[in-house]
Amino acid sequence: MGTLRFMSTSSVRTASASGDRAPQPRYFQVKLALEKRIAELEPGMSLPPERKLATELGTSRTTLRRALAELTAEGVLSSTQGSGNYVAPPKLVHVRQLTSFSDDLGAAGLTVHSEIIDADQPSADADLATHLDIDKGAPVERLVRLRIVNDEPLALETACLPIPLDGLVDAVTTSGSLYATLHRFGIEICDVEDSVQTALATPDQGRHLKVATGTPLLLIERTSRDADGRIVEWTRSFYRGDRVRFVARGTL
Amino acid sequence: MGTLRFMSTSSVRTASASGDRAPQPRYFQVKLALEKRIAELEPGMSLPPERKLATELGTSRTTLRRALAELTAEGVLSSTQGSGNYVAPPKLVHVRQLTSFSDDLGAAGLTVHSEIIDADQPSADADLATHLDIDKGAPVERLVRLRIVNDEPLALETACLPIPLDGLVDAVTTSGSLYATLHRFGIEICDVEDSVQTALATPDQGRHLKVATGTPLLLIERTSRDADGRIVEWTRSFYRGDRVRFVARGTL
DNA sequence: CAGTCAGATTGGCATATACCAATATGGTCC
DNA sequence: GGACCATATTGGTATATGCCAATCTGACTG
Repeated sequence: MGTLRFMSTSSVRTASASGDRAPQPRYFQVKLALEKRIAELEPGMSLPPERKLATELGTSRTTLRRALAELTAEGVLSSTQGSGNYVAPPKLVHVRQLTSFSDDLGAAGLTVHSEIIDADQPSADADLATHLDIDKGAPVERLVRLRIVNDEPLALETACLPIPLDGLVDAVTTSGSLYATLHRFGIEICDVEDSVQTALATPDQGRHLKVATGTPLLLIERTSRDADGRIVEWTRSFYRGDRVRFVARGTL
Repeated sequence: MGTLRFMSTSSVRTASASGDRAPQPRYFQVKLALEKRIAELEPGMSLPPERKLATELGTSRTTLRRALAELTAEGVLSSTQGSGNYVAPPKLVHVRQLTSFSDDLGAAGLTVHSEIIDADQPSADADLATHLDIDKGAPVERLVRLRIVNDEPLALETACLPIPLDGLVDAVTTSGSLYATLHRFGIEICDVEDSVQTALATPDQGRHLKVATGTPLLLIERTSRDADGRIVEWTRSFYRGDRVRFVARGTL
């Protein structure tokens, strides 16, 4: 496979078209390379030994191990001392019960606002298509917002809607609430399914959330449906695990 | 303050009274030392620079930084490049809605069972006393169980009950379910409050859950009350973040 | 064939070192 | 006093190296 060519880590700043593209740390590029490699393996299969992998990828074992550590922390790999690193099986799912959501948080006198990071209307790739239950390539509305509480970034939220809604961004900007805006567009949510899991911050996420790359995050995915069971929204929210704790109350 | 004396990392095995006590890695001892030190500081206060701290604690900067990284990942510290490491403010709390729990999981043909790690009746320390809303020093029932699915350890669960219940352990051992057992003891749960947050595996937790020290975990704390509002149970469950994903469904 | 043991293999821990990047500091100039 | 800049300080990334500990392998032994 040959050694990788890494992007320069030096002071060269490649000013790219959209946004502040900083060069990613080497261990992260190694991680991406590993992910690509793992994608072509079956669960249970082993990776080459670390010392060999390191030279193969043109990096030190220390750096390689940092990448491996994150993949292990994410549940992509599992490693056994004396044996090797193996591709991990997919996650288990523990089904819980009812949960009702509210978009707000500003109960106790907290300053809450959102910053719109990105807003576009891309065509759905395979992954997004299945989550929204639409055809691949169909246009979708995407809205990336940074949730801020007390001037502290708390969550990075990407909402995807199956139907392009012109003027959505402006409406959300003024009202602040996506759900209130959807309501005024005549879209009514009546069914919700969401999941909670841990994730580790990518360099980009880390920059926005102001946490170090690799910090554990709480990833909350939400799928909302209308009365007819059609998916009207799919949202992935990455909450800072070091700043957030979710509490649920209920009566049996 | 002087340098610390570390436990030997060599092959000396100190066979202690209860259980398999392995010597803890050095970076973890450093972490504990830091925690003790941080406990005497106020949020916002800074730690000495890393290079100085390292020599002060008698370790290398690399090892120190691994300890610092975990504390930062846990939200205990926050660090700023070029400035320093600071004691972080306490976590925010996001209040959600209703959640109904079930103790079971064995829906889809999964092998589910528990292994009792520890069971005793200690007297409550300050922390435990406040969580159970009882007097400090009062006797409590404590039950530590390892939850296993498909021969894979999934969660480490510590349940605490405000009233010592003799024979509880045997009853739970046979029935497998804590809630079913409580029911037969005449204890009825009708109100639940729980929280979800991330945590990092300690060496002990890692050993039981078979994950590396520092792996992100989902920490779910649950407080159960009876009809009169009395707390009947306080449980901390550490789920393997790399193996579990919680899903909740609900209708608005 | 089964059991055992020595050695090789492989991941885990810790250190020393070097340099980069963001921040803080203090002096100079206007 | 305020703006600016060079420099020191401090955290962030990456490498090379050594040794420990768990595991695996294969030869040897009964």
